[in-house]
Amino acid sequence: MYYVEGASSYYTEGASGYAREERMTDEVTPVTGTDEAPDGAPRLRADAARNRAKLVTTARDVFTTEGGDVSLESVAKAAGVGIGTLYRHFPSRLDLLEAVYRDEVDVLRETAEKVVPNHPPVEALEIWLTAFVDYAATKRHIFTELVEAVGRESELMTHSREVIYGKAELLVSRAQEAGEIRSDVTSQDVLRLVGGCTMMPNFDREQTQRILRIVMDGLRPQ
Amino acid sequence: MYYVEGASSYYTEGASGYAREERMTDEVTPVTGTDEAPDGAPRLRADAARNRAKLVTTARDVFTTEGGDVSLESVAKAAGVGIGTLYRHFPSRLDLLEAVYRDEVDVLRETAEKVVPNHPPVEALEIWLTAFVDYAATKRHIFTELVEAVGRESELMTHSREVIYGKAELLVSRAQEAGEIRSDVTSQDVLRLVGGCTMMPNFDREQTQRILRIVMDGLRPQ
Amino acid sequence: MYYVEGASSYYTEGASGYAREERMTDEVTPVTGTDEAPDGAPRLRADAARNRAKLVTTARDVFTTEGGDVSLESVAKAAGVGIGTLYRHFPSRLDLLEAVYRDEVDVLRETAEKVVPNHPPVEALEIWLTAFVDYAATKRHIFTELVEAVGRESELMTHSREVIYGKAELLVSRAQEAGEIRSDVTSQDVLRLVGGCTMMPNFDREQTQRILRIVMDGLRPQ
Amino acid sequence: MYYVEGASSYYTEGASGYAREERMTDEVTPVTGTDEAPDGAPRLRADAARNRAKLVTTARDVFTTEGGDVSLESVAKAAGVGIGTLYRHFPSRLDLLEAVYRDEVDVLRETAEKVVPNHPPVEALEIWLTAFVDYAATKRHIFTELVEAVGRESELMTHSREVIYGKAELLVSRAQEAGEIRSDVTSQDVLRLVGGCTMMPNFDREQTQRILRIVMDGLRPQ
DNA sequence: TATGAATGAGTGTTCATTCAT
DNA sequence: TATGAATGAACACTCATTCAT
Repeated sequence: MYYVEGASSYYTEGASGYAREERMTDEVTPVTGTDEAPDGAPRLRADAARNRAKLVTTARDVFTTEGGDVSLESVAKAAGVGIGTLYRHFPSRLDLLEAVYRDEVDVLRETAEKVVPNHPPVEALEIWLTAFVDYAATKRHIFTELVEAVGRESELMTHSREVIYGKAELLVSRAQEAGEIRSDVTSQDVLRLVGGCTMMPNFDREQTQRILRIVMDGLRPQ
Repeated sequence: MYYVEGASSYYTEGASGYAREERMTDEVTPVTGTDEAPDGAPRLRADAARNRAKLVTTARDVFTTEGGDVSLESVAKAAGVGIGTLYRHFPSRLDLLEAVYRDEVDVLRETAEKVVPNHPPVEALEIWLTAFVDYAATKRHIFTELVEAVGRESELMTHSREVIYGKAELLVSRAQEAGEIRSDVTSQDVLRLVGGCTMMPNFDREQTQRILRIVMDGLRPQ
Repeated sequence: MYYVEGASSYYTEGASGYAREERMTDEVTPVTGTDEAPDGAPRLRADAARNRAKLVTTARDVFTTEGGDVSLESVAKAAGVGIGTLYRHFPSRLDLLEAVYRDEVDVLRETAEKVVPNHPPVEALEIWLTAFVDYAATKRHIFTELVEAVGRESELMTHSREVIYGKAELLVSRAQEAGEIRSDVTSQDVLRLVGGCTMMPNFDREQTQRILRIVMDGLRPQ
Repeated sequence: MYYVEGASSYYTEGASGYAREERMTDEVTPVTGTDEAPDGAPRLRADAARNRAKLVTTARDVFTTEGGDVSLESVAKAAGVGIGTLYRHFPSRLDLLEAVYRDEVDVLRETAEKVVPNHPPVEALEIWLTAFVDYAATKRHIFTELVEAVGRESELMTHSREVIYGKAELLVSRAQEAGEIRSDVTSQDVLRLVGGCTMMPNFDREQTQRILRIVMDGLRPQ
């Protein structure tokens, strides 16, 4: 993972990865002794929760490496479970895509929440954009299918836009208020610009770094 | 289509579109009276050539609007021919994808050849990048499938890279030599940056314009 | 429930329903203090017995309303138990179907035993046929699957035929001996005639009544 | 096939069977040289038409003998074609069921049209009812699925009811007007009565004959 | 040559059944 | 013992590709 000089090595791929697993498992296995998760859904058994988490991360990996049109059978096999298990957790292909996507968005939200209080504006933005590049890469393969299925105005999409645009706006305007990036640019422009890089197949980390540098330079007040 | 101040309205969408059709038909119906095309392939009958051309342009349109996973049956129907005719011209799905892609690359090559002698470096680059945005948008849906099938080192990919990188390098280095854009940037960085924008679903022309502006600003010597 | 003029309102739907539940519970919870039921099978705990009974009646209801192709998962859920519990009592789908069917047959047997000593021949027949209509309606959805699985000559089918044909024969021949219905008719003809009506989807009680009337008229000596 | 004394042996199973094949083929291959069937649908190629017809009759047979829950793969195999061919002609399971059902209804309509001008009322009714028994037997397995899918008020169901009820009404009222069957009976009662017989599994021809006799006797003025 | 019918491997999904908790 | 998670065979359906017309 790319990170700027001065950025804490805290934000490494490994760390993010770990955080993600962590979060997912937490989500489904509260530490309390109640029989219900906080949102009222029945609590999953430990092994079921593990399977669910494994499926989401495996699906993300497979979608990212093999493309969005892999068979669910492959995903199940890669996760080491039967196809029936996949379907128990995700009753349709769409449900799996949605879970993967929602997970990615959550990671972005958390990254923003960690980075804002701990870094100066431009640095924070750059770190977050680096994360955005990574997670947008995952999204590339599943987004179209997802949008076509659930619709642009679904709760999923509305929520995700809200989170991502919200965090981007927060980070960009913070940098703009500090006078460190030009003001004739919207946070969405920045997202598009950066996100776009990841959409081209086969980008390598070094190139991304160089590109992000160009973008940050282009963003500075002229 | 986007064009910079002072740029000739020559480079309009309509003009590009026309050029594409024109070129394609030419390609398959040489003006000579022989029974063979210059490369030794048997010459196509006029209607067959028309069918072939129709199929390629239809496929491009369908892939662009419906996504890369449409059935060939749909493509054939949209082109007004039977599936058998499609297969006569393109013995496999891949052959059609390849033809569409090759066509797109050709258009880019021609645009570069027209723009270099007629415009100052940065302007020429900006025009060509605008064209690149348009044509990359088409490519988005078929590229992954294509690469996965033919491999990154196939003749198709090698040739296309050669053409596109070549033209990009030509245009970028020309601008760099004129001292008008920074020198710590490669032409491929530029391509990735610009191309990426079009990969995000739902980009509108105005946003693209704004983004291209940021890119051009980012490219100027700091 | 349909009943002829003069027939005691004794034989109401409610009464039958009650009898069914009653009998089932009895079957699995003998009054003795031994650890075994009379047939040597281990005695069920009270709650297990209740589960078993609940499953059979629920299954009957679900099969009747939703059709014979509902999933056992649905049946279990409708009965308020887990699928594992269902399988503990009925090790295969077939076992459940069989239990439901056997239960229905038992009800018919009991009805015959009540009606014979208490009504004149034709009246008794008509009452029993009315009951037969009701219970055959339940059977409609599961019979085919059952027959295909256990075979026409299985103990289940032999036993059921014996019971139903036996009771029908008893009632019909009693009426024939009384000279009140024609003698060139077998009890099985009567069953088929009456049972068939209920097999057609969407029969209403009034139409059934009219049809039963026709049948009874057709049965009288010409 | 059952037929009463005096009824022409014309109406044998073989004859009906033959008529059915005949009709279906006619339907899709008009004798004229036009490219369209009378209803505007494109004409089927001879072999395709043969396949289609084969599929419908095979499906009928398989549904009747094996039940309505056979796999379409089995049907295709029984018809000697690939599953793809089945789906070309019947894009969904439902379409096949519908075709089979529609075909059966057509046969009933034709039988009525043949029998009315050629037989005295009661005889005509009895012949038609015999046919009705045969064809209702086929329907038994597919009707529920069909109704649940297309709805009771679909064109298919409305049309079929219209045809069958219409013909039954015609035949029954003709017999009632001739004073040969009782007037307190509706044609639908008769249908239900007769149709019901076929709904019970495993009816044999002789029993049907005996039952039809009872019905006819029951129908006579008392 | 153009057409579109036929093919069958592959995919999403369901559900009876088994088994770990 | 009761539960429900896991399993995988089976089915409806799609689509790239072949081939008869």
